[in-house]
Amino acid sequence: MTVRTRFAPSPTGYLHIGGVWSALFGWMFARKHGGRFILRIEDTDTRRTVPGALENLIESLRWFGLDWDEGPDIGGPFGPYIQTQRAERYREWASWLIDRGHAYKCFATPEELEEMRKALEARGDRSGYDRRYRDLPDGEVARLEASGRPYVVRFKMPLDGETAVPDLLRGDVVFDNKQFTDYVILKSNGLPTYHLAHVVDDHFMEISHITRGVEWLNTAPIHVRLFQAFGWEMPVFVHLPVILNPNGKGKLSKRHQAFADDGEKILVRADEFMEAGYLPEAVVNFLANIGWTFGGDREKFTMAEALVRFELADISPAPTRLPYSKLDWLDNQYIQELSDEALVSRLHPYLERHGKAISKKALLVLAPVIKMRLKKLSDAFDLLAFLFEDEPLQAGLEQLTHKKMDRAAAAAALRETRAFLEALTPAEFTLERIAARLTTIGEAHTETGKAGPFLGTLRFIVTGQQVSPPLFESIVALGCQRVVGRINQGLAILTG
RNA sequence: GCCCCCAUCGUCUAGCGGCCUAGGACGUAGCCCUUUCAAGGCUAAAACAGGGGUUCGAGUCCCCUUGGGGGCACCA
Repeated sequence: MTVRTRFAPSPTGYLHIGGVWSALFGWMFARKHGGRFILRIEDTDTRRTVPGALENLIESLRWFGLDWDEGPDIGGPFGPYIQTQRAERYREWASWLIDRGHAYKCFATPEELEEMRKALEARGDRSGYDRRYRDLPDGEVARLEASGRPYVVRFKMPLDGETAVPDLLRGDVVFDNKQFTDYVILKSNGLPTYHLAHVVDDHFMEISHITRGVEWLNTAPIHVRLFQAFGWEMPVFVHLPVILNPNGKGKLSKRHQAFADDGEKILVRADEFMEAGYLPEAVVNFLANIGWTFGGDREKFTMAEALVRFELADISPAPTRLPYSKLDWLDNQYIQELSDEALVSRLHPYLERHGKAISKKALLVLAPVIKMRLKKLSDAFDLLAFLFEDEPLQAGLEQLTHKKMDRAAAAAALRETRAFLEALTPAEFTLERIAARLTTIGEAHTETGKAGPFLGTLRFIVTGQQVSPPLFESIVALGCQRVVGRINQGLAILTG
């Protein structure tokens, strides 16, 4: 059997990280088996369609490296891949069901439905529909239709018995048919509901495995019955667990902005992960560890390695949360593995996009010493703040002196440093030379003969930051002129 | 309210009847290294929700309870 999986989002807003997660598993399964991964847009609720959502979706999926073989942008043998463009097919198949007695036209008005709902609910029945149009005589149907009264098409669910939903992760999930009513499959505006649309599409697009959220498990009996009524072979159902909010309360949602213990925003939208400067391969690795394990106690792996071991059947059905702190750790691991050049080629455009232009040369000097300090690219905003602008030095004496190095000693060491730097030719302005000399100067001006206190002071003067990358690399990246300028400011405070 | 799903450290998880004095990872704490902060190394605390069965033997199988989640639209 050819494996064909699909990701079928609604273009109702930004892509959710949970969507990426479920798309990932479908994608991995298709790629593992040399199958096809299809992108289909389920836009049958036209009121909820948001302009630009499709573009956001495509951009996000691409960023994560989840490519598709058939889709709205590239077409394919079973297109179109946008449901509103397939409207005629759904109508035809709805008629087909009516002709064979599997479905019927329901002329209930909104007011009628409202009354029905109330009457039913008074009896503790929340199904909302009493099937009153199910067995209307043909003549009556024709009369109502001729009068121009709008109608929906409802699918006849069995009145009794059970319906079993074969779920790959849970086995047969059995439902009592009494709890169902006859659901709308074609709306009065002529567009299908999800139930009809996805069954028709998954059949004709020859989908072999349906991966979707558990929120569909309860309505899956309708889909099972629909497949049976059509006489079509059922794809394998894989209902993926929900991703919970970090506190474990409810589905992960962008409506309720949450914050982690460290005060960082909880990211929910796919594009927020891009913006935050995570590496896509790290995020994908992170997501693959949710509900699925590589095995052998390994958490970090390449996608190629994962595909060898991946099986949909191994996914855990238990609801889960995203361990965000683990993402930070993983992303840092990936960043550390990058070569200096590779880091620069990612960091430079990222910073530039955020209005922080620094030369690639300066970044390359810093690359080896900032790698282990970046959990994500955006951490560079704070870490490298001293490079972006020349703010006047804000410091008091207490920050520029040390119990082992008083004001006079600090000033003396600073003057010596300035003299040393100013005498250097550009060719001599090297990391090794600067490191050696500044250490010597530091050692000569403290009581204990250790360079530490002086280097601490120098760090603050040069970077204006309490926390910064290692001093010598920072000096080289900054350049002689800017460093001397800052030393002068430091001296002014010490002597003024 | 009814129906469905789920249940191992704080979190993500390994475990598919004996290999478990329950393993790994993140996080947390301590120590080492160290010019800040990291990274790195070492160590520590930390879990089978509860109760019944089945079995020679249960984290692993069954049932109940509890807890959490999901669903009950002319939304997907």
